[in-house]
Amino acid sequence: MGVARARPVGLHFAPMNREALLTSMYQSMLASLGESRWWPAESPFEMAVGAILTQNTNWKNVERAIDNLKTARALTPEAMATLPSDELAALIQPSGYFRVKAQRLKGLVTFLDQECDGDISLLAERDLDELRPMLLTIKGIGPETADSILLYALGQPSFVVDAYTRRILSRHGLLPEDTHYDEVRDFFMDALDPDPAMFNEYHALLVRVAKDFCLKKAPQCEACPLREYLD
DNA sequence: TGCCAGGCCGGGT
DNA sequence: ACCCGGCATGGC
Repeated sequence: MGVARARPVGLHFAPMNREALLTSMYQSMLASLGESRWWPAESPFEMAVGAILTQNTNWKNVERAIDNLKTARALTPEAMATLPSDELAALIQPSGYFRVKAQRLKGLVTFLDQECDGDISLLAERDLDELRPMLLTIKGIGPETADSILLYALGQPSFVVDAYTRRILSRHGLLPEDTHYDEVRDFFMDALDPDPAMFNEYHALLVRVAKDFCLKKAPQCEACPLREYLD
């Protein structure tokens, strides 16, 4: 399958299975970068809102939008359900795509109202394999947003894949650049224990590595925690 | 000054 | 199945 198309990793790591390799990469990143304080939010609902607002958008802009929502006391399912769409859009304006994102937030709170009486934390009781398809039926919630909500808001062991993850894996010859979302997700989830805290930290570390080492004008590969894992 | 950022949808081929 | 335009702001 897609995973089988992965080129073998460099000779140095040829004897390692995927679990050993991914675990080793994780330990290397953690050892040199330390734990991340990733995606701080005051509530699971705020996390879910942030997951939608950050779609293709700089987190800095999202923080402004979240601040606006807090100031307007609109960062609750009830308030957000009541607020007219254009007023909601005005509050989240700094996050970009504000009209579509206002609709997406409306879709989220409608879903929460139907499924758990507006209490998103109740969803954590349900099974991941049941929950994920449900979230994906919400218009504006695709695979990455769904996994972000599952992992960060609900503490479910759903590995989050983003552009950085895909870039790093392909750069290191582990998967082709154009690998589909679910295949990349399976690449991690088939190999690693379903540990939400570890999935959380793993994703955070990959993003930090991408930003701090790979995406520099002059990429700092010599200092990169993953330098040993290059082909 | 353009190009990009922790995507997703809808329509066309 | 793949490709593309649209959605929009603030930072560098």
